[in-house]
Amino acid sequence: MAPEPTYYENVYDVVRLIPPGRVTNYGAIADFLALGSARMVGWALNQAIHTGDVPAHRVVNRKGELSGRTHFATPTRMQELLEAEGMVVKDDTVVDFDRYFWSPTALLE
DNA sequence: TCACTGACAAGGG
DNA sequence: ACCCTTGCCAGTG
Repeated sequence: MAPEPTYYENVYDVVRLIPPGRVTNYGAIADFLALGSARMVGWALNQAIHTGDVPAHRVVNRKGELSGRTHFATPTRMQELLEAEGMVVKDDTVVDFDRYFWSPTALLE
């Protein structure tokens, strides 16, 4: 493994801090890291699945849609994981996303 | 080294 | 309110 932490390892660290039953979006993580952009986060999470040690299902896009579900083992896996944490997913979108939204900036408070 | 890609976000029409 | 365009920047080939 590379001794030097890469950009996406920082993303992993933030994603692991997302409380169960909560979700966040790509922009919030990018803004918290103040590095790269929302696209980098999504791309980093794609690698995170490969490690299998990051709750990537708690990260959705700004619309609350499960945009990354196709990258999971099965397209429905992401929805199942979110529902298992008490959230409701309708039409590949988190219902009341606004209510379940959590921002990493909360760590600063 | 250059060009293209990508689990997005925000603004404008 | 919806659709399209632009900006974003690390990685990979």
